[in-house]
Amino acid sequence: MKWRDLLCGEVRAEHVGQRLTLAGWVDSRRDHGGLVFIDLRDRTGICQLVLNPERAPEPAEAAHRVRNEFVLRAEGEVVPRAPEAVNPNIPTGEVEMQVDTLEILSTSTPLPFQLDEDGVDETLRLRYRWLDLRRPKMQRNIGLRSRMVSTIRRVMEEAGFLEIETPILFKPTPEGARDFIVPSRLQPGRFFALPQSPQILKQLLVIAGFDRYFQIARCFRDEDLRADRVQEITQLDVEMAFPDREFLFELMERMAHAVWLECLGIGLELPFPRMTWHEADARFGSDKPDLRFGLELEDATELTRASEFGVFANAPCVRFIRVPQAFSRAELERLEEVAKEWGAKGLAYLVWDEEGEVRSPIAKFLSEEELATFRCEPGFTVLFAADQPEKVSRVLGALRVHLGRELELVDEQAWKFVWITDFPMFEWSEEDQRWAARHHPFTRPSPDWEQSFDEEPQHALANAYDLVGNGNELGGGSFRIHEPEMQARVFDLLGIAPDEQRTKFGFLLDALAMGAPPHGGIAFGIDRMMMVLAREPNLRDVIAFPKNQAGVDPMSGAPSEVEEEQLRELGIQLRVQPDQGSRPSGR
RNA sequence: GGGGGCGUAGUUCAGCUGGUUAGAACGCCGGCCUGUCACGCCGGAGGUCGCGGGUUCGAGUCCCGUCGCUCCCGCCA
Repeated sequence: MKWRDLLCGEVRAEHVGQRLTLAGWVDSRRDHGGLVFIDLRDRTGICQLVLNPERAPEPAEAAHRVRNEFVLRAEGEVVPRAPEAVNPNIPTGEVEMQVDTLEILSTSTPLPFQLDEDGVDETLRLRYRWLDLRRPKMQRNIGLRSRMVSTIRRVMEEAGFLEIETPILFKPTPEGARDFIVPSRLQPGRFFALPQSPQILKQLLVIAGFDRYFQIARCFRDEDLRADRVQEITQLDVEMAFPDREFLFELMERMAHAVWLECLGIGLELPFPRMTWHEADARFGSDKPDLRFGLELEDATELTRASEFGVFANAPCVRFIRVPQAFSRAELERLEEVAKEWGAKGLAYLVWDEEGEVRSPIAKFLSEEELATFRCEPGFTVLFAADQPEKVSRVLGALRVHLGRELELVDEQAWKFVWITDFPMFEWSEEDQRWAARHHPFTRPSPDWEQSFDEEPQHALANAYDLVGNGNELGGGSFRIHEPEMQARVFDLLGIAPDEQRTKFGFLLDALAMGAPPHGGIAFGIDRMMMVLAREPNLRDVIAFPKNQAGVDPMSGAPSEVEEEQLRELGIQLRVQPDQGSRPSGR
């Protein structure tokens, strides 16, 4: 028996006159007592079934019992609709099926939420994810994701890259995010970690002679979640021997181009522009600038060095943005809250009102020269940040993004990609009182810094790069260190003692000492890229079975408690009893 | 670890300064309906107002605590 001849959304005028079988879910039923209309749905769309008691009494009778989300198989004749009955809103709207045989393959209880409703509580959606995924938006997102991944594979394979799997059970890494830990039964008291990325393994593969490697890799980080951050991500992982930055950039641009073309039918403009990290920081206060709108930062540090306004004069860095809106007091107070959230002590401002007059508590401290510099057309506000340079960037960068959204300055139709290059190699960790690798400790200094990077770590630049799309970091990579001596110098600078270098990274250092070619690569967050491509503000809407913000899966209840016997086998004693009853059981 | 927001019917929400029996829409159940496509019309069921405590003659509403979800900061090489 054939379940179906055609998918519901594919029925067209060309099928008129044919006897076909369709199968799918009941999207809706309109019961007129005599005639019954059923919208039958599958992942391709909807087709209207007509059940006429004069044509087929039994199926028409059965149709009265049909409810939403029943699974049906219907056999009948595709017929044209009368002109006045055509539905122009759906692709199948010119035709319908006159049903002769109707089979109810499966029934459904009433649903916990309606599939056509927006704004349903996310916990409910996740708990009944199989229903949520039936919604057209989710069908589209998951379908797009499949096309994205297959397109990526095609481009990488055409470029001569080999897809190689690396272990999910690997070694805990001391640097970076918290690891997910997996106990080993065969080696009691020892633990695997789930990989945060296959970073070291992909370097070893290239050292092993697989000079062009890629993988669609699962990566895990046991950190707190956000709308754009989950613990379990999928990334396109790329590494190559004898790396050429132009080749790598061009390849990744070709990949992005192919993905956008395949998924959205949109041809991205190539090549993507490039910007150094310093330029991005100066103009946008961010290392992932959103280029879909202006509102660029301006510098007033020199100008205000001798300002009468003490906050400006004493600050090591003063920068500002000109916002095309004359804000009210209340609005400015809200903006100050935003600024404080990002670490500002306050928010100095100058409002140029509609008459061109200045309105500001600080105006009386400012010189003619200062006021002339900050002067805007009527209806603008100048917002200042005065502090350490890093903090000024943070605050103004965040305000810029906030205002871009709030004032609807963002061109929502645009796709703005940009490469960010020449990242600082290290950053000072106040918490640990030591230098930390900004990218990762295997990152190569840029050519000018290969000799001197550890003499001036605060200024050293890395041969590292990110690809940013619409203000989101989509991918990042670097050229790696292939000389054991240089790798040891970096470890030294990061405060990793020689014996620790051996125990943690001995195998890498050994490999670097046995014919390691120059190599480098990049990694792309598939989930992030999907989020940008599908214009979803939430990562969970591009993942089939995501966990919630607490790292819990409301559907299965994972993570769950385990039998004591299981723990005993692993040689683990539970010291903290999980609280009883306060956790959702998932059912 | 910290801050903001939310929690009322199956769902999405309304419920003012505390005051009779907590409402609407959709969904669900029953009835009618042969051209609907958000079908229509008539009728009905459905509530521990997250949970606990307090104030009060009286709490969905005020106070304290707590739990859950969400957004953000920290964290995320």
